[in-house]
Amino acid sequence: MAARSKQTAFFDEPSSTGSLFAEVVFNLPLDQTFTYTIPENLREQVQPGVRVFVSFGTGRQTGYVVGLTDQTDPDIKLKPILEVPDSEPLLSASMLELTRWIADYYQAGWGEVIRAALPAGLEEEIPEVFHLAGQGAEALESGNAPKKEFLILDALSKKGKRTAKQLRKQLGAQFNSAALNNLRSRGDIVATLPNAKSSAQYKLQKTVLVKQDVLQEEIDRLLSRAKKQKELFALLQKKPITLAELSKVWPGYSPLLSQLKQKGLVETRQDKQERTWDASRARTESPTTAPPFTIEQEAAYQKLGKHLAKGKFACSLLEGVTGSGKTEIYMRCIEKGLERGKSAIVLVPEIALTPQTAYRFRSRFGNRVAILHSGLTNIERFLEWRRIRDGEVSIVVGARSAVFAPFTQLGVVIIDEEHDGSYKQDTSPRYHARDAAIVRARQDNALVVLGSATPSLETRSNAQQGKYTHLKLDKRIGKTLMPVVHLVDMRIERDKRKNFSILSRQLQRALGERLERGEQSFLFLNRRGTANYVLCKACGFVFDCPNCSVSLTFHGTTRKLLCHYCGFNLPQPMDCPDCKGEVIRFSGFGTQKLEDETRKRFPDARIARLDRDTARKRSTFEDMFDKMNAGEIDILIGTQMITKGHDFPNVTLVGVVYADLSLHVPDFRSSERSFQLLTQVAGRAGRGEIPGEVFVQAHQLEHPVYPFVARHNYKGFFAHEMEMRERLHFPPYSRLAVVEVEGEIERDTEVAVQQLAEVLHPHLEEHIQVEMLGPARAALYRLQDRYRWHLILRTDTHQPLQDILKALRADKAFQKLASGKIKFTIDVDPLNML
DNA sequence: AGCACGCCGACT
DNA sequence: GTCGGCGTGCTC
Ligand SMILES: [Zn+2]
Ligand SMILES: [Zn+2]
Repeated sequence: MAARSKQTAFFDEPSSTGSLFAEVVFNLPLDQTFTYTIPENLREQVQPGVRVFVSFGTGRQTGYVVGLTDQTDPDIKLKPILEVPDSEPLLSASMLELTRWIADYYQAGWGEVIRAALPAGLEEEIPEVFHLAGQGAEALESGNAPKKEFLILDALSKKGKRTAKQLRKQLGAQFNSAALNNLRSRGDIVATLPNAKSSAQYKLQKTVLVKQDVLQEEIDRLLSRAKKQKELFALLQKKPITLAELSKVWPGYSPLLSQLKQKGLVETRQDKQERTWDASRARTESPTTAPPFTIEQEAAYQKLGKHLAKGKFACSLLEGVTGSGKTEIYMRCIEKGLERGKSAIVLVPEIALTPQTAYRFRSRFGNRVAILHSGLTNIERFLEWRRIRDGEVSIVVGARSAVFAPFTQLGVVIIDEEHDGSYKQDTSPRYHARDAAIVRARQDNALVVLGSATPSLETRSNAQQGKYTHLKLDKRIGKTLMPVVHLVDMRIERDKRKNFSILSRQLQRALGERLERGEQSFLFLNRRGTANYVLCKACGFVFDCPNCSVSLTFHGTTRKLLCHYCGFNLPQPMDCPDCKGEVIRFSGFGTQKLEDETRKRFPDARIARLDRDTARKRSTFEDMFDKMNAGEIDILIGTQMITKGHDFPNVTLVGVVYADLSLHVPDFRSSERSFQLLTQVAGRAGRGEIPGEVFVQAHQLEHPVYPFVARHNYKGFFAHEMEMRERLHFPPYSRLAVVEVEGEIERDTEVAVQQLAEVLHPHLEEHIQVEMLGPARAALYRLQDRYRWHLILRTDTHQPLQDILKALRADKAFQKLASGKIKFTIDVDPLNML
């Protein structure tokens, strides 16, 4: 290429004409790039970070350009890039680097990660559309065509146009691609590019144009006896008009227009129109100003401000109890970043992304904020994405995927409730948004603030080791005191006091007091339904889910037995399917039962319940919170949902109805989760001027987590739990990856797991730092009609883990194993180990 | 992940 | 004989 450069240097700088080949990745679990030639006319457009349409395998696919090169393996036949839909890259160099890191770290395909980093709604496949042509119709009529060809012809004649995929779906096993190709090469059917579809990126609009080549006499003649048509034609002559506009000025234009079209006087043209963001629909709030800082806040902010001023990467843990004013510190960091021309990403847990959260940021930053909530349509999502890329907003508030917000000048990343499990994606790519954010911030020289009242052990231990700056807020703002936590032993309640109710006497009394004083209460129970265990009194038959290894939960309001994992349900049973006994026992309790019982105890109280069953619709959700704020609810009963994203100043009592529930989960993190959950729930009490009271009802009060919760002693819990983890050699003292194996046939799945262990064996000998645990049956051995096994890999540091997993994925034996019916999934740094 | 190709049992 | 099952390997 050097020679050519010299020749052309006279006219132009040759390097700007671009490279010859592009490295392309697809949304596939492949550790591979594919090289395509770049046609001369696309050299300018093809840049790293653009999408390309190419033919790949049998069909056409969207790929992502991740690199350019002038050299390639001569043994591989290359195909050309067909189209470049983007005029500028969708991913910056920094975002390409980040997605690459995620792919390597979490063992996903680069293209899969890129897909996850882009807004949904950018189309992936561009399938050809087939229709009858040439001799096709005759071949169908004559009935001479081979059966498989006949079926395709028949389908096309009935449906008009179909893609290969649609035909496959319609004909099922009868579909044969060779037959399709035969018909195509014979010309009996032809393939065309599909009509451009309306997409997130574009909308289609039709414009009416007046034909210019028609003589005036001809026009007069054609319209002489059609007054209405003449009128419409005159309007159209003034200027081209879109059908959307036309329908506004002339409702019911349609028949007239088609007559004009028929007479050849006008034509319609279809345009791709880039979508625009409708500013009038945006909600803005009048900006409020910053409240003053407490001494503690000021000290923490000073340290963060110093990092910000340097403009270098830093990560800090902001450990602050509920109500200590973490949010205000976030806001001030964002403001400081904005002053320096930097943008900010605010990550919040999915469940905390409520209108109240949105309002807080909107009221402070007005229209410089984009809220990426789950209610957005693909189109809205894309428009917001583009506003971020184009610098029209400077702050993004969103859940996990907001870590990919395409800012070019990132200054601050806030991760609120850093310990929340929803930051880990539970499908591929299984990235952790907190960890991805830290990597991104390092690349972009940004500041990370990890906020939590109960940091994850990993984060807190990193802070302790000096990897993060450790900032603390120990006091609640104002006069508010920490709530008083009472531990209630439910065994004493039951055995000594003969109280078999869900509610202990203490809690009942406290609820009564609140009702008298007109204060509000929360009752927290992390389980839905009425009874979670339904059985036959005569023979002991238990109603289990046929697809999962869990029992079915009875839901009284719908009178159904429901599986909370797969949705399987039965009508309320009248007798035992085994012995026909007619006495069915409903044992265990959930929020529905709690609601019933609370209503019985407090018939005059205004009681509401908030869980997945009642909050199906967003409106009921918001309604509930409005009522709560208006003081129209006395007791709110609910699951996790009531603990996040909302402040209720008048709540002075919190009852944790069954605290042991989360401790029973068979996972090494269950203590940590319980501590976090209980602390968070307790934190809901007494945020205003009235001190709060918390009753924690438990059956296993000897569990060490309880005293720590009662005394708000995070530090003590941390020390205690770290000791346990060190003894067991679990994170943060080690790194884990779990290979999950699942299949429909029990025996086959078990065989596959053993084969996996065998395939791993030589790798384990090579990577001696890696230890294998198991394989063992997963805690939820059956889930959604599949048998599940776990094989855990453990190391001291991450790198050897990444190396062995990469080697495993590259191993032909593993690929062969994984191509079968049994599914293998790799989860690095797993959070949910059930 | 799809998707095509190819090699074996059980139907007309 | 053919139809259709699934195991195997590839995609620039
Ligand atoms: Zn029975
Ligand atoms: Zn189930």
